[in-house]
Amino acid sequence: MATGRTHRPATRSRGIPEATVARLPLYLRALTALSERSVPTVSSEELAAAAGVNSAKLRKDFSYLGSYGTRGVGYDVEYLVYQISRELGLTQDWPVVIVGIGNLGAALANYGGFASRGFRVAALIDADPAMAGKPVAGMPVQHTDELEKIIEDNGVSIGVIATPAGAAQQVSERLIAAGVTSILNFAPTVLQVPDGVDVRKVDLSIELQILAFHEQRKAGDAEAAAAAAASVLPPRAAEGTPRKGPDGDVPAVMPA
Amino acid sequence: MATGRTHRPATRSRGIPEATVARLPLYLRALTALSERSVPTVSSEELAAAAGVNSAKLRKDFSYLGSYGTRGVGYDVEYLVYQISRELGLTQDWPVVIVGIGNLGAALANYGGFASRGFRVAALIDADPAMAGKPVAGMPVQHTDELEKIIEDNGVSIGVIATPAGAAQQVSERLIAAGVTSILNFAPTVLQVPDGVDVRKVDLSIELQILAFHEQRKAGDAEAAAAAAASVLPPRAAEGTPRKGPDGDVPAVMPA
DNA sequence: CAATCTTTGTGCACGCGTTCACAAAGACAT
DNA sequence: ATGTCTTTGTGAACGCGTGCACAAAGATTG
Repeated sequence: MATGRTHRPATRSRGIPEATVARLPLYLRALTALSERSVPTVSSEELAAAAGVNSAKLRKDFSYLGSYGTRGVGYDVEYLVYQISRELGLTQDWPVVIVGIGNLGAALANYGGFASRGFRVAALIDADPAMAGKPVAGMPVQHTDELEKIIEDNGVSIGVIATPAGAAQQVSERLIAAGVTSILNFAPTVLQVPDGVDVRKVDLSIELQILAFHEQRKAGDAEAAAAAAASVLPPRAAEGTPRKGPDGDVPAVMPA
Repeated sequence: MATGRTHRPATRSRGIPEATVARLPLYLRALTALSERSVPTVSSEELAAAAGVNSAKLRKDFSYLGSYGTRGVGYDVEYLVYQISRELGLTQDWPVVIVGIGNLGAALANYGGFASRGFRVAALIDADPAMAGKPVAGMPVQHTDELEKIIEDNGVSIGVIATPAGAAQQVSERLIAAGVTSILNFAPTVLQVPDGVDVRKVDLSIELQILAFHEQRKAGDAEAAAAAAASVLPPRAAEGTPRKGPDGDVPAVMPA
């Protein structure tokens, strides 16, 4: 047993570990696909395979939601779809604004995955006056000046930032001041926000860099050993000249 | 966030925990900003604040790379930029192909963050014959028929999938067969890939759903208690009518 | 009704990641 | 040199997440 339950966990929430919450949308997608094929029930084993996770993990995840399965049978697909949707808050309508209608912002506005799950794009906002009124995804772009009014009028609590990095912090502050409490940030910057505001970030370049790391490891396995030996021993910083790399230099490093 | 799929007893090879690797690009970005302002050295405290992490975590992360700091002073910015770049494999050139030039694919092609860090877009590929030859981001789109040739000729090992969900699995198989060993997947599907291939996924709708969950929790705190009581006791599955959600149905899950 | 079979729900152990707290290392002043 | 001050690097404790393995629950069959 152990686990000094003496004090409430910092996250006072009644349950559902963060890792589980992050997987619920995955299960939901797999279940939706089954639902469309009119599959009535599914076992943890099958569903886990479809979602790309371990079946024990899936069962444990579901156990946090309640006992929705039937032993010897599995889970009722429709019922589970509803339960997960409800748990995620997808049974209600979430108006969303997208700020920064560049290439990415336009792609997001056209993204079907938003509208299809309870998310409704309430407005597209851009700082460029030339964009104002221009239709994107069948919706006129509005100027940043309108930001506060749009958010208040529509009761928007979720904002998507797709601006250049330099504008992101300021945009987030305006969003928050106007009432937004959750932000999905695509700009390559660390947003500074007050407590109570949730921020999730999606950084395309970071994902690629992580892939590059593993790719490099795969590629140079024998040579990596040599390179590692060379890098672990001699290099001393803050001594003479730091010595930039001997190989191709790495100059400009600017995100979009 | 994106998660690699393969669960090897992995990350074993003497080094650098996965969680640390995922943060290195973050540090690199903060350091690059400092470098541009010609800041010579930085303490773990300052850098941690800029990267949005705990300073102890940052120091431990760096300790996996080696002892690159100077006690009483901090870290040499330029030197650290180089060390992290090298560790991530960014000192070499990584040709990348983007498959699926819809709204999202086009946005990615125009994304500055790729080209600026050792990643070079070698080709844009789309299945639509009407797209062939059409310039996107100053580069002609090529037809899927050319996929294998492009990958082999350019020595591409990293592929980006921005196709509709239905096409993603097949595209990944062709990419892998042609020699790609790392995939960044934007399509809302679980890719089935052989061992040795790394997959990271970026799913816009999943991130929003996670935000909605927390948003719901914030919004209904008092009512959540009532709702929880109602959901923990009575609901029995596999009994009456499962009751789909009261909201609109959730149909196809198609990106761009 | 009893026996058997299937699949859930979970106790338990383990490993990774995070955080604290501090000794050691070096810079800097006197 | 010696002492003081700053900041790193890390040992150790802790908590979360994962996966195994199995008992309990229910379906199903004879």
